[in-house]
Amino acid sequence: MLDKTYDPKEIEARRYPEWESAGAFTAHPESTRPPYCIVIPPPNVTGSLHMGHALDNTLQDILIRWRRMKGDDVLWQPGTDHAGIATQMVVVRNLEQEGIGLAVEGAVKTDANKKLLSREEFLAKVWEWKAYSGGTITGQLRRLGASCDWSRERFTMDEGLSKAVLKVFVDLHKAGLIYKDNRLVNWDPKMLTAISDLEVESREVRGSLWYFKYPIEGSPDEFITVATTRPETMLGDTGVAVHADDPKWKHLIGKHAILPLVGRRIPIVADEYSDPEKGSGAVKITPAHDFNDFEVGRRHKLEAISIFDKFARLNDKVPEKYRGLDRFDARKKIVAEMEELGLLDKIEPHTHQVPYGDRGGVPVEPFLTEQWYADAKKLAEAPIAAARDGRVTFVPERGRDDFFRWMENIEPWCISRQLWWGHQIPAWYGPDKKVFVALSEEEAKADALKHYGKDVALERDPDVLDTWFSSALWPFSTLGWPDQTAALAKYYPTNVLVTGWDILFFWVARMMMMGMHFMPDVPFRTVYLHGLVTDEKGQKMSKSKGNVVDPLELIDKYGADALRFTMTSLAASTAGRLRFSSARVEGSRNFATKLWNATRFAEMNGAALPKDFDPASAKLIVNKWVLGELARANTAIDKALTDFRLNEAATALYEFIWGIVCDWYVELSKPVLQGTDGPDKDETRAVTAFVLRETVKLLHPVMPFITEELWDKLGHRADHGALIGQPWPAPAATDAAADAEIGWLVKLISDIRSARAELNVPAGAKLKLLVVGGNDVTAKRLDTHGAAIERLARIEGIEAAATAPKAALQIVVGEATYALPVGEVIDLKTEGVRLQKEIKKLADEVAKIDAKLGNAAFVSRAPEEVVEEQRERRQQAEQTRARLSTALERLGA
RNA sequence: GGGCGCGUAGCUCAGCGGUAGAGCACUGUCUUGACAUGGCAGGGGUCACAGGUUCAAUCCCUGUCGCGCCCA
Repeated sequence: MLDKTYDPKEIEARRYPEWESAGAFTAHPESTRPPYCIVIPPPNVTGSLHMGHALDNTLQDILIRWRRMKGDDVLWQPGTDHAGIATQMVVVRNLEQEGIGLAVEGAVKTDANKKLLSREEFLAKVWEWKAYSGGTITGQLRRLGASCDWSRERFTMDEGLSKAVLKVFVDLHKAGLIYKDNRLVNWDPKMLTAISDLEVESREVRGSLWYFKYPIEGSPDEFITVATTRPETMLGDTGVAVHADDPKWKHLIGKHAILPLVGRRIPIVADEYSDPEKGSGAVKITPAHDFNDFEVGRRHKLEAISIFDKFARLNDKVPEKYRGLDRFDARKKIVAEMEELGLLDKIEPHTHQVPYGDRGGVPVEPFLTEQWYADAKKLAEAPIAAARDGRVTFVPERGRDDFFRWMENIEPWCISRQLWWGHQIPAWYGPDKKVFVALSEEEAKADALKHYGKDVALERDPDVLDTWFSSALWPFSTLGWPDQTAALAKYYPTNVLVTGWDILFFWVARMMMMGMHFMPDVPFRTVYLHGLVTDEKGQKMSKSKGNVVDPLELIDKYGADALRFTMTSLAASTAGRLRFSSARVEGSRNFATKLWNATRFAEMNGAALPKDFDPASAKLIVNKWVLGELARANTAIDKALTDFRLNEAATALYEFIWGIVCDWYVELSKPVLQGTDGPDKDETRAVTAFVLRETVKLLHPVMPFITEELWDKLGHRADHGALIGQPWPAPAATDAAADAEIGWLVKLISDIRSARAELNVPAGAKLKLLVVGGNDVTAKRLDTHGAAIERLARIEGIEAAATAPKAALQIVVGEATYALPVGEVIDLKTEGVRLQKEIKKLADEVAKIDAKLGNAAFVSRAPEEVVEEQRERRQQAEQTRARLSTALERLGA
């Protein structure tokens, strides 16, 4: 006998290891079954599960479990990402606590950093940290129920994937698609590395606009006024730009200004970049520290003078007194000195966008350095074509437009990072800085020997690759590439990639680039994008806001199935954010309990499935009906999952299990199950068992734990093995006659209940049901379902009658009027009011339909079946209205 | 500034040409042998606003106003 309530904790802890050790998640590349593959978006190896993971992985697991039951050979490829910058940051922070720093160039020992680690020492610490915390997130994914093939787990820095990274780098370099270039990059002065455009987030900052006067050469009293948000960069100015048509300044074009504080002679040039309406109309040009200025400088051949070091402190290209100053200290000093010189015209408050590094959290500095780049424009061509011709599709479709917008305007991808944790770039430099890119130092040496004609010392490039470089290879590197493995042959292209909108560009786009360059096809057929989980107010969850909900706490409290069901219901929103509230998880937990108790009911009533039971042989109407409802739910769930409308699958399951099975089928079957033994009882027990068996199958992808448990408790495990490996049900036929009959029954019972409640008939009072004007069909139905009606509507005795007695509730269903004599129990005036209300409602409906049917255009232009439907509805409403009027008259008689 | 999305019941959201829905919250009532993590019944909505297309618009189109996201 099942316990009274469902206890997820104990069951989940037991079921997962059972599946895993039985090999239920294992892919079988050698099998002939069709492949179905999803690669997991690899979480950071040292991270822990957050709500985004819970959503993303629930959706993937649903698809995986569904396809597994459908008979596919599924592979859910798991693994973790080394997450270069993020992991390095965490370890650095941990070391700082111990007073340990990194021996990077320019680092000094201080009280806080008594010890400085070499690169090798630091990497050893990171691997140590990985060993310590690396199992956390995979353990948490298991708690969620994720049925990944853990025997194939990979890590972006394991041996095989590192080999793939090297090969990709070397091949792309050979093809000219990876190259070194000296151009402006986004420099993070805190992390001390270059970052890509995507890692920069612009934040709105309330700052100032400073107006500086630059003296004109040879004209001591004349000035040109420039407006800037970054006074400190003036030390690197090499020009001033004005618009060619600007009446205020155009007479100065071709002349020179003398840069204050520095004394440099800088040209005044005409450039479209200057907007006469903005600021003063004249712009100072600092080509080495601003992306726009860099372009202007290039157009006018202005020198680019880099004035910062990597910490964003002023370097020796500026007058001595400023050297070593931090950029923000320099700003204050420069503004003060300009004011002293009388060259500060004014200061205006100004709100503008400032680029921040998404990891370091400080403003990034456009910085002129040599970095490695991938030719993203070239690599984007094949992915764009694939998205255009439908080899890859997006759900929802507008993801495709976003994809195009990004891919068609893509800039070179800066792939080198000045970090220690990551894939070190396979490039070696000779004494003359000649670069040798090779798979190994030996090969590089061989190349060098060929080039120089003698052995020379080579020095390896110290930089590592952008984390997203290795994750871009994920769909094929995890399957064994560059080796031609059976798994690679079978599972590539993968079927669907499930991820959030936020990494469409970071990851999805780059997987497309690499996948299409190194493999013959797209990495995945479908990109399924979902929104971001936020708190109830729609705010992003963050530690600093203190609004983070921990999925593990929810699993502890409500169970993994409840969390999964909630996530599935949430997954519909076409909007970018999914507001999460714990109340919904509670509701999902209640849903689990409901199913648990329905099963408990079945158990208590001897529901059992005979070995050779054929549901098509069912004779009782109520059984035929529920089997039809089951088929309907089955169809709806399949359709929803096929269309990636997972929330609709959740809704269909909820409505079927709660609304159909629990609310009606269980109640309607009680008279039979609790009545005398015989074929009807046997059939109902069998159908109950059958429906529950199929239900746990249909629910399994969404709520795997409780369904596996119930499958076992229902006794199917002994004969068929675990639920996870069962074949997915195929929907049977529905029965229109049974639908109509149970529809009538449900309406009759509901109407009686409503009338009783509205008239405050005591819940315990049992009334007689008198049927007036019922036809043969109704008589037969009343006979069939009499027991159920008596039970559910609290009736005692059903009889035909010529007329209704005066003191009675009256309702109309179909052609018959039903009277429930109440004697003096109720106030007949109230009943009169109730009837009048009903009549008015129907009369309004009739009037509405009449207006439609009276419209000649409607009758002639609307489809025939729509018109017919309206006529039928009018007739029904009018008939019921007339009968209720009769009932009302009788009441007053 | 450009692009996209969203404004539906008190709250969170489904629905997206032909009878306005769910969960939670709320009201009344019931411990009837599955379940009070529950049953039964009920209240609550000019589907943001203004035009247009259509026999018919919450749904399609245009504009306005709010909110959010992405890219400059």
